[in-house]
Amino acid sequence: MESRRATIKDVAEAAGVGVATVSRVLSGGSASPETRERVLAVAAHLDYRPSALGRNLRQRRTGGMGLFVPDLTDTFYGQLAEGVLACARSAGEPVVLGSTGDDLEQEAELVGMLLEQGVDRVIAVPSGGAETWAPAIKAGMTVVFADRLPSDAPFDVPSDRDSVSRGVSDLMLLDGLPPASRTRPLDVPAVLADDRAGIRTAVRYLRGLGHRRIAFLGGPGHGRRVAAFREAVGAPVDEDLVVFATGSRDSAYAAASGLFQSRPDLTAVVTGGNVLGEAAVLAARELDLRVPRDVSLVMYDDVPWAELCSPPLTVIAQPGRDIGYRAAELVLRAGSRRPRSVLLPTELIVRGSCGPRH
Amino acid sequence: MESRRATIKDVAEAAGVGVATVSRVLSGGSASPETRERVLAVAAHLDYRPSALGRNLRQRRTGGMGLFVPDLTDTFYGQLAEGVLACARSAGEPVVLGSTGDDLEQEAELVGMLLEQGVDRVIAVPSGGAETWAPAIKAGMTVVFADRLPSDAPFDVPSDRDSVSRGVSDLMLLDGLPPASRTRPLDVPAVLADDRAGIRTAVRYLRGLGHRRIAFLGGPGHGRRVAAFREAVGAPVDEDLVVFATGSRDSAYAAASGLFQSRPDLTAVVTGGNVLGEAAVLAARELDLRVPRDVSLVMYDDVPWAELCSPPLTVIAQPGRDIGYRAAELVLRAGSRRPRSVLLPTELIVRGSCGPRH
DNA sequence: CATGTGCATGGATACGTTTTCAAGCATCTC
DNA sequence: GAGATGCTTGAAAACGTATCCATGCACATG
Repeated sequence: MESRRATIKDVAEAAGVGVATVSRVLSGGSASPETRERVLAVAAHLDYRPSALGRNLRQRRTGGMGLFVPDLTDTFYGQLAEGVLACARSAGEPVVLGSTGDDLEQEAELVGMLLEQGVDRVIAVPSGGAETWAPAIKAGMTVVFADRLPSDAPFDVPSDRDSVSRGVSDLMLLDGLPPASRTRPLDVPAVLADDRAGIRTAVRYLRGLGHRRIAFLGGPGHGRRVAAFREAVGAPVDEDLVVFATGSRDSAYAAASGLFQSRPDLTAVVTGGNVLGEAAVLAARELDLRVPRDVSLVMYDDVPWAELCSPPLTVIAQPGRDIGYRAAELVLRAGSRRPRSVLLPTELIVRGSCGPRH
Repeated sequence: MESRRATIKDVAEAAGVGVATVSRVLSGGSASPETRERVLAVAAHLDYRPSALGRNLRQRRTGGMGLFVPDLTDTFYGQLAEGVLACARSAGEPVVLGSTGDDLEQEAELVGMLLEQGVDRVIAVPSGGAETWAPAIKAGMTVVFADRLPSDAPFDVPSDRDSVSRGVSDLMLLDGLPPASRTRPLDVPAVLADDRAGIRTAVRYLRGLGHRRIAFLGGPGHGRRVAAFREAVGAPVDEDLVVFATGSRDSAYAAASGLFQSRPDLTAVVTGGNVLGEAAVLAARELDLRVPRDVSLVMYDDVPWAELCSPPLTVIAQPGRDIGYRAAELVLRAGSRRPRSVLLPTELIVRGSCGPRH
């Protein structure tokens, strides 16, 4: 019962036509109605499925796309991945997944693997910079960045409240921006959340509550967010209040705990991602800091459990699923249309983790 | 600058040898030391990377493996996926990802896609039953189930406290079990957590706190867990206390809320997964039920945010990452060794969401 | 010296598909 | 009726690799 799958040749023979005809019929080419019907019937009868291997070899490219995220344990990237998968499924394309762990070498290795596999499209939450991605692009890959830009890109992608899309259908075209914003060394389209507006809104909100010593807790890839934070709080920035962790939960906790201990005078914290938000809540609890009485907290990313905390966390929501979906759309459309970057709106969701300064 | 990638032919020419020799050198076949060195040097110089397309076509199979999970937004499946990716990376194999949404049709469709892609190995958290997986297996795929068995499998996979591995390195071989447990219609290896022991421990714990009316909140794929629950509470089971939701968060919330409202006399709840745990916390809060004063809660899955809740959630931890890693190991080793199923230990982590009955 | 053994080597083939090309045929146009 | 035009069709050539097989060579054995 171990019969190998039927090939196009089998179908051709059984239908009494040439393989070329079968190929044409199946890929929508022209054929006489009767031939078409016969081929279709035979194919169905033999349960024939064209082999992607053969096709890919012939056209020198695998369909499908790569997807690189730093960590699937981070709910936000789970949302992003779901978005990518949704779009890919509707296009019938496979997605090969890679988890970079925010590590340059792993990322480079994964790029190599895609190249080897003939996958020439990738949507990536980049960890490395030009040194990782320039080779990939030179090798002919279509790259779309999601959620972040490479670490060595300038962080000055501007956001203008009026030009940011309000719905999923509108979008802001980075291409229309002043030249300064196009100095990115890599000319790669990106799908980003409007970090600048999100951070600015959060900082203003905290300011409005009377907070003056506001800290920022960042992680890998939060360059644009920390830049926005600096801009929002205005000079001079108290550099002790801007701390960074690596991607791990341990490091995040250490950074949060260290921050609280070294600067007990801070009254509010903005975290650049949900893992850092989690760490901040944990560290605050451990140090007997009450939220929001002793310290106010705004977390980047709206995740389901933000509402479960007590108090529920005030967050800057970014549309993770949409980011993924749009990125997949871009990477699929590349070639036909010159893809353009997209900036999606963020939203400050006020729950209970912020209070007036005491 | 748009030169296409070097092929084996280019390498052969540049090295002054035949393509067969190059192929042998690169795949570890025999060759004279000097030839080998020359070929290697030329290959490195040309930045040659063997095309997986050509190789796959030749050997009529794509390397790599498929990975099907119900929902990447569920942290547990994120952990599982990370485990699979870790193993796959160390083997240098690509992973193509599919999100089934606990939907049979999507799952079947994804299987079809893998088949088409020539991916003949898949590790799946199955949604469908034999009707989905029998065809895949007959088509020659190597399947390994993770976290669950197909819905129409008998739920009697036994667990014996003594035979369950205590560490990651030990494992229980289902093959050594009495025939009754091998009536599974599909002879497919699986990597599971010891749901029965986990649920039993939780129920006993709640019993010890004085709880008598304990409810179970289940979702898709929780068949083995609910069976274990029934067994643990013993006959007669109050059927109103066993409720199910579909995979969505809305459905989970509705089920939890409905449960609390229809049976205000219940004093404890065990949820079959973290999404349901989240829903239970939310619903309880909405109904002004205090945890653990009014209702005790044990959630399946230890996720980072379980500790963030107040009170922190008492959970049944299962090693998501290990499950994924082991499953990937099994699917990679299949063929060389007849793979056997694995049962990994669970652990009741007592935090603050359970209290004595009032 | 003749024969056998072992190894390194390269030519040729096959994997399953798409696409090009020319041929066959019917219909239309002048 | 001859030529042009359009459509359908199948043979054949790639795509890049792994592997079978035959060849040639060096060396050991008789």
